[in-house]
Amino acid sequence: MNQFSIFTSHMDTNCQNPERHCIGCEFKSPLFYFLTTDELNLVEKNKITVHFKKGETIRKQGTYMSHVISVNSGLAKLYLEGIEQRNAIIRIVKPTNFIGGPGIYLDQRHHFTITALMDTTICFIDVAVFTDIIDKNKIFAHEFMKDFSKNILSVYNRLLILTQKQMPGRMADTLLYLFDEIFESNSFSMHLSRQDISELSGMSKDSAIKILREFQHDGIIHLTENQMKLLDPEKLNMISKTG
Amino acid sequence: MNQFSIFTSHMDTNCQNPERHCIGCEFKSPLFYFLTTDELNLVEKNKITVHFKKGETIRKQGTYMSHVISVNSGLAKLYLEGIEQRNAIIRIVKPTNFIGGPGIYLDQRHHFTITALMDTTICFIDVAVFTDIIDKNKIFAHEFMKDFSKNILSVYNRLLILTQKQMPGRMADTLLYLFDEIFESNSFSMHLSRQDISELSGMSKDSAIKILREFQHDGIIHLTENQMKLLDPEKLNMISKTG
DNA sequence: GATTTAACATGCTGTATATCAAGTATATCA
DNA sequence: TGATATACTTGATATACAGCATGTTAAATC
Repeated sequence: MNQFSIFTSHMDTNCQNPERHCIGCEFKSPLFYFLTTDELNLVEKNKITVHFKKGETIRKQGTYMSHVISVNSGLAKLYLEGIEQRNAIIRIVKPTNFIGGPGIYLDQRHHFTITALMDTTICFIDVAVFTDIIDKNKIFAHEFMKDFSKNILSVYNRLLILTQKQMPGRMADTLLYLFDEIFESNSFSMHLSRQDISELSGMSKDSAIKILREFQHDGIIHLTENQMKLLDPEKLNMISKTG
Repeated sequence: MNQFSIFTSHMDTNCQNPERHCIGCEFKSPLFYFLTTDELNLVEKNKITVHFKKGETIRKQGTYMSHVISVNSGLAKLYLEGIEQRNAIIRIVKPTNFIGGPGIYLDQRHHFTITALMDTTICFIDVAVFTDIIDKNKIFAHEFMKDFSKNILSVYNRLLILTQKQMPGRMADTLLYLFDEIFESNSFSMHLSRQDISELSGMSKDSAIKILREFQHDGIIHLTENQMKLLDPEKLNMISKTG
């Protein structure tokens, strides 16, 4: 059973039960396991569950942030809208990840756009209820801060990679991120287009295609219609290190 | 009276009084005005004030984070240590800015290096005392989160600029940052080397020098031994916009 | 089944940018 | 005082990368 089937099974189960109880829900972010029963019930009363089709926009940068997000099933990309339609994907979000963002405490705005890479189910939790619980539940607040901080670290890391490595190194890092952190497998179904991969790697689509082809020629990966397979992790790690 | 003299007057006054009371201290970060008198006294008992000379390392990336930081006077740079000694400056820190970082809640490590760009006085506040106060003072916690979130937004912004603009645009943004946000003046003394400016702009030192010279030839800035003066803000804004 | 559309692929060309080499000025130090 | 280091400057060269043109393939639409 590959990662793809895990993702879809999440989706299917949840779709049959869009208004399931938060207590006992196995698709909620790990963050919510730190809530008390009362708090979880409060969340349940102030949440809505929505199903998105592949390609749909979940939240648009600049819009009002009324809710925080928990990804129940599917897969989403989170990106900064840059200059002249050029986007920078800063995170691929898989179940059962939480999405907050700097807008929660700053200006109640979304500072990135989130779109579905495949059919995806999302729980929206009222942001006022959410921050209220943070104010009252110290342990939950700390866990929230940890999650927040992890995302910042990954942006630091991304900034360094994008500005200091050249294309092969950046592509290697992107692929290692996908194989190791997102799909946790040496093979995954291509829900990401070449354009997506280029926006993760900070290069043009054309360049991304060329580098991927080079990696294939060098026996590092194998690309089929809708799958990417990692053949030589050692070599990929080496390219990531050498630049 | 230019910005430089403001900076030094902060330093001088404070140096005569390194162990001044936090209450009434005009050099503390605005964050601390949200503390109660008791809390401020607690901070005072658990803080130390240290003077750094120009060029000295205040905190080194990777070391244990025992304290959070408030910059009383002077000027510091905050940078990520990248590949092969290449640094990425992500923030210039002026009085009376606060420095926390993702390490507070994650792993109690510094994820960037901070060094003094001129003689600088720093208050170090025990991180356990600091987080303890956050747990208890909701308003303070919210203000801390705001400060934290602002810094994240500026890293988002920096990531976009560094990956999507070319050199003149990146340099324009760096200079606008220095003139508008840091020195808040159209002229400042050069505590930053060309190397520093290049690390802010994500380019080589040689390239930074060339672009600065071009800006001078085009009448945008005027460079003397130890001063940079903004002559044509309109043109600089235009370059920032056009890329 | 023909037509359109979207994603993928690839060689060519121009340019943005790093790197190197060589030089000047300024400060530091024996 | 001369010697050495440090920051800055400049032009020449090499290359990484984007952008274009053009083509291919596969899916979608009529």
